[in-house]
Amino acid sequence: METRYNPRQIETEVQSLWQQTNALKVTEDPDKEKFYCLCMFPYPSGKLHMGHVRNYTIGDVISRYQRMHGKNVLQPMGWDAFGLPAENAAMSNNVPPSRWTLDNIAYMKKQLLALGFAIDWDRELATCLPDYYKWNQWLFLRMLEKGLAYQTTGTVNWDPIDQTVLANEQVIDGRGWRTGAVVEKREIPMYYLRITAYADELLDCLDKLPGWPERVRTMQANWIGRSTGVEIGFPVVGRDTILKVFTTRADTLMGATYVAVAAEHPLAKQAAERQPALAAFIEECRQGAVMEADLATQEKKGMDTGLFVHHPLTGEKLPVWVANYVLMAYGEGAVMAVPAHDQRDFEFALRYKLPIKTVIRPVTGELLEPLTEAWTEYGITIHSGEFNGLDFAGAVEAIATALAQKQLGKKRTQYRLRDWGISRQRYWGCPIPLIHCEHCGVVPVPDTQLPVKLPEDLVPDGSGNPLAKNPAFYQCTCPKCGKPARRETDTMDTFVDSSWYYLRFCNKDQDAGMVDARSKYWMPVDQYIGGIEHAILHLLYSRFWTKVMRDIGLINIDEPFSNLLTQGMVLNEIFFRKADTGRIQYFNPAEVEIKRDEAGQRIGAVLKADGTAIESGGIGTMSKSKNNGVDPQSLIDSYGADTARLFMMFTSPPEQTLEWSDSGVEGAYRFLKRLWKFATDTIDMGKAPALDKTTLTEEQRAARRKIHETIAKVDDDLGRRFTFNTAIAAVMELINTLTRLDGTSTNNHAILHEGLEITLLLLCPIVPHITQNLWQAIGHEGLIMDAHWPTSDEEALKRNEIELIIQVNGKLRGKINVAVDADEATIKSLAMANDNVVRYLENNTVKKVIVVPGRLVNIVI
RNA sequence: GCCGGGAUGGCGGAACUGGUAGACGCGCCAGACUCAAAAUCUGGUUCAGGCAACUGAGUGGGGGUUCGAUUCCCUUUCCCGGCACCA
Repeated sequence: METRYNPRQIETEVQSLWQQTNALKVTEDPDKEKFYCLCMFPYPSGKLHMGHVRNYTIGDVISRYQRMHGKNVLQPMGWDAFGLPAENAAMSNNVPPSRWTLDNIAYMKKQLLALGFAIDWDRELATCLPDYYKWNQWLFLRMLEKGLAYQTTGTVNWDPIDQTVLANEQVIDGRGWRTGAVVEKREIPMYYLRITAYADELLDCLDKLPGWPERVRTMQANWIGRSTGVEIGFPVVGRDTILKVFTTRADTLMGATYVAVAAEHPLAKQAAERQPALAAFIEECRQGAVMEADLATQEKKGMDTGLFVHHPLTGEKLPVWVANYVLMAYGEGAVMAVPAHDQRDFEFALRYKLPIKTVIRPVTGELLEPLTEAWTEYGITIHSGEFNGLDFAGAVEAIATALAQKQLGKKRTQYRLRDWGISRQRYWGCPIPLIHCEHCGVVPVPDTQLPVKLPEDLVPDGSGNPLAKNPAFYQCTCPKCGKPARRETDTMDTFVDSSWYYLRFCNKDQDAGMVDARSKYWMPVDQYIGGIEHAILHLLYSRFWTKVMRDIGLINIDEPFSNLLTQGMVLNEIFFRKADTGRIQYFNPAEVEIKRDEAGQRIGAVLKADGTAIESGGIGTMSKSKNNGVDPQSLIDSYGADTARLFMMFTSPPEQTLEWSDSGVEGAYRFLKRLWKFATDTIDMGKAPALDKTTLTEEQRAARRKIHETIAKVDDDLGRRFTFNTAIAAVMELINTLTRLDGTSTNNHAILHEGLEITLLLLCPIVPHITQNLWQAIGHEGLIMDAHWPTSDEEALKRNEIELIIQVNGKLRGKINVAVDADEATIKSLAMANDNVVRYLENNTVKKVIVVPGRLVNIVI
């Protein structure tokens, strides 16, 4: 038997064995229980990063575990291949995005193969290929027919110098990333998908997803943000219009002292026509990006429009202000302001000296006036005339009724969720299949002309969409009237591509339809695994898209993902340098050297190449844009795939964030070497004898108990808890126990052999190469992945004695061994007789004794 | 700003249902092997006091519930993810 562990040779051999035996090919088998295990597919950014390795190792462990439990397991892989980075790479390298993307795919596929994932590569797909994105276009047209897709205007970031739309990521501190120009908001026509039509179902179905983490369901529920409240009309003074607002706090209506509208609100625009100062303020509000985080943290500013509205119940005149904290996208783009009971209104009122009127008091006690901050809790109405003395629900009901009588209000449900804008003024995406005809208007491309193919040889230059400058693409004829027309040059959001790829894996070779009967066999996905950063958008869009496909009759499921595992991010330090132009250049941690003082305290960081100082931007998710990824290739090259896999699984549990550090890899490698030595030592002892259960020593019984406890522990950790780190720790403990047995007796030899065989089976999902190799070495034919998962022997698990903890007043004071079936009285008297315990009981009376069976005795004095 | 999550030895983490805090690993210390080093093996390793038995403190900070709290409740600080055009 080879004495040295040689991962490179073993891994190559085992991988070619899988290939020769076609072990990873999966077909639909109605007689077998299916298990669809899916990891979020990667964006082909260039090479794998640690997040990918973590994600796909988790998926592979689960897939192989389920396969060993007899399931027909599908684990596919594909490429989320459209997107912005390809355009950026194209600009800097002068290579078309398609070339760059396909090269990256080829390289990353090699890396995935080297890691030994049990993927059925026959099902590989890439979203940038026409046979995939054709069906984006096809379904978009179906949604258009059903009124689920529509056109309206949307607000985008506009770079006034490059004359181009910017992604949020391309806006840095309110300025364009390439030009440094202050970004403006601009309204442009866009296509939307009516996800709000499914808001109730998307919310209600969250309760039917017990296999999803609670936190993800909570985040989605809050994102959808269903609230019930009252829509209130404020008649505009001197005009025949009503200003509508929505509020969840109608109980505070009598405390409204002004009304605030968003800068984009029609009333603000009208008022600005005769007031240059107001027009200038509205223009100022147009400066800056559209991101909500920016809007919500900016300084609260406003200006009086000079207009007034009547309070709908009292008729009192209230001023109308334009305020930058009111979002046009939520509700009506206008709010009634109640400074006493809303913190933002309170701050705004203080700043602009607007009145503050308290109309709610706590159920018990009084508010101390003047207020130093808004009191936002529910309470009892005061200073509210006929509505005084009501609780929250009573006040809302009474006020809503009063408003309804005047036809100035009604109860209504409001969602925070907005429709999904899918238009992108970008080249590297799926073309929206529409044609603009002077005579016929917007005309859908007929199904027979799909796909609308994206030209693959363009190189963007940063100033607008290259498709819009490419006559070969946009010149076309109208399908209705046959006259010359212009093709839509916007492409689709890449979230469209990723909203249904899991369906296409089931039947990717089907060219007559988007899906076929095979998706009925595989769907829904039994286990979906991906980064927590996708908890809202991608997962919500996929759920929506699934429901649309169901309603079109393509599939018969309500939800795409039965169980969800959200892995934490892999984080690493970010290093950067800011150029004089304000442009930020990021450096990979591998290029950086940390400087320390004599005590080992960190004092700074320099670039290895030239020794110049470099700034740290803290730690953040490993990303292409921050250039802080660690290349897993070096890990694979020096230690092999099994070490890389073991290390990733052992370092931290999957749902937690993982801060990268190079230490620990050696430990994983050392463990595999110990496993190798344990196996070769056991094999060298020769053929294993049969175990004689009648003559076992206490030590041998303990060793066998450890073996069979470990089976149960690892089964639970891999299959239910997904705590791969504790599963590995349990196997390490087992090997520690077994290697302390010396093999000279027949029974010890038998136990070592049994322990080795079970160790290999338990570790097989995590380190499939070394376990396959050793499986054959101990005399088995064929694939360990097709061997059945071991079951623990009840007989071996039995114990005669257990250890109990003795506490005095909750503090540990001793330990006793008792028979498993000892009664409470026996346990109590043994506990009280314990030497150390007796010292504490002297001169004290025992108040009570708590016995927790199987665990402890607590004596209270 | 809003929504969600997190914080445990020198480090990564364990403690699953309120019941022994620190499993397992890294690092470090000591020893064995070696001419020496690497590798490997053995032992030790939360902090403070003590020769030891043992005692005290201890799970970001403050408070509470409980016989008993890393775990539940309130509050606070810091860190991470998301915020609709990064994917």
